[in-house]
Amino acid sequence: MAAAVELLDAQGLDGLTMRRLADRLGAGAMSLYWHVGSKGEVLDLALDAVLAYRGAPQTGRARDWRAEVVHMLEDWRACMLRHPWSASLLPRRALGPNILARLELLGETLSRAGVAEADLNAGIWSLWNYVMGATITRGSFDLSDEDRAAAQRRLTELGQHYPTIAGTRLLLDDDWDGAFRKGLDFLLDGIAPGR
Amino acid sequence: MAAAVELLDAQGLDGLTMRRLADRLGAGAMSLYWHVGSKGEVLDLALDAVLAYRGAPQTGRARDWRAEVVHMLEDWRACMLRHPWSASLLPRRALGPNILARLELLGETLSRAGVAEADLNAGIWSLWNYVMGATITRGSFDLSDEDRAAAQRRLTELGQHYPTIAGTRLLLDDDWDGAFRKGLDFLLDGIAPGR
DNA sequence: ACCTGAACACCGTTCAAGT
DNA sequence: ACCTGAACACCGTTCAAGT
Repeated sequence: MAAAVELLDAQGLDGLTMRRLADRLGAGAMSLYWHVGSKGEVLDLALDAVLAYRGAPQTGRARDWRAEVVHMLEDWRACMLRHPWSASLLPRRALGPNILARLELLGETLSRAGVAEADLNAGIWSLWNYVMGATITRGSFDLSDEDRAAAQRRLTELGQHYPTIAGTRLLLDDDWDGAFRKGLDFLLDGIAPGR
Repeated sequence: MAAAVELLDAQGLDGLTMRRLADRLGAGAMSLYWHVGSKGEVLDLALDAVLAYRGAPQTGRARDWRAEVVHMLEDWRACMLRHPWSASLLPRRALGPNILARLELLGETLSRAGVAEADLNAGIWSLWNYVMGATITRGSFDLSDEDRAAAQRRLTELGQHYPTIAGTRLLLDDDWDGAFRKGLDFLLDGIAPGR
């Protein structure tokens, strides 16, 4: 079930209609509504199915907490970018077991790293927020070369109104992976200073 | 125009249909398509209209850079929470002048604070990502008391699978404003350490 | 118990036709 | 130049009816 759903979603979020999904499953027109209450439920199932985490690769030596967190969050982001519809879906849907497992791992690792009990929830949520924001933004900002050209045009024409971001070429920066890692390091530095 | 749009949106994102908007404007059925190319354009206009920034209040003494950034970002978040549809819209739409002005202020202030040129874009984007993620999450997680009750039930039943986040009561934490500020401080600590 | 097709109440958008 | 209404090609969901 969830497998077929995922296949369909691979061609876009708005591309998933109940009729089309039924077709894809070979089943008749509206038989889906026997197994599932609404379209939202289908989305919840598909979302959690995509976010299973196999864990960090086991090396001989013990991994430090930071590598553990970075690995899991980069994998989280990669999972969502592999299924672009998932990023815009995650913040507004039910939290399935795979998502909760990731949050648990995050909390457990931060706790082990010595983050104070009182800072734990704030730490978890700030990482969640960062990953969600980064992934949603990434998923929707690299649409076409046309957009890139438009941004370029805009930047030059905007030079006097927005000198700083024109100077840093903010809208042209396309090292998304590097920027994600860099910002993640900023945040981790703040959450567990000096570790 | 944008004013009337905003009024309509106050009753939900899916509540804005072209037909309903036309009605609200007194205008006839489909006259909108003369002034605007598509529904997407309406959304772009409404979004930027909502995000005008009046700037930090002028006090006698100079504000430090950190207060400036925090004020602008808290205001940004507040603007989006005041118009709940905007949070889910911002990451995927065109950047209007008001949005660019906020990014410019962000870059200018961070630069003034001594953030290295090479870190500037990463700093701006990481703050953007954090604010977007936090606001989208906030806007979609406080739906009803029923949800809260469900989360509670879930938590207790989940205690053994997810001990850490069950222990910190992650899903019950409702000090959204405090958590936002705390995570923002983490991030700013990392971006401009020791300042 | 499980599936089906027609039907309902909507959408965004187009387009010939009006003033 | 600006507006209009009917029409097109869709949606999610319901529901009586089938096996």
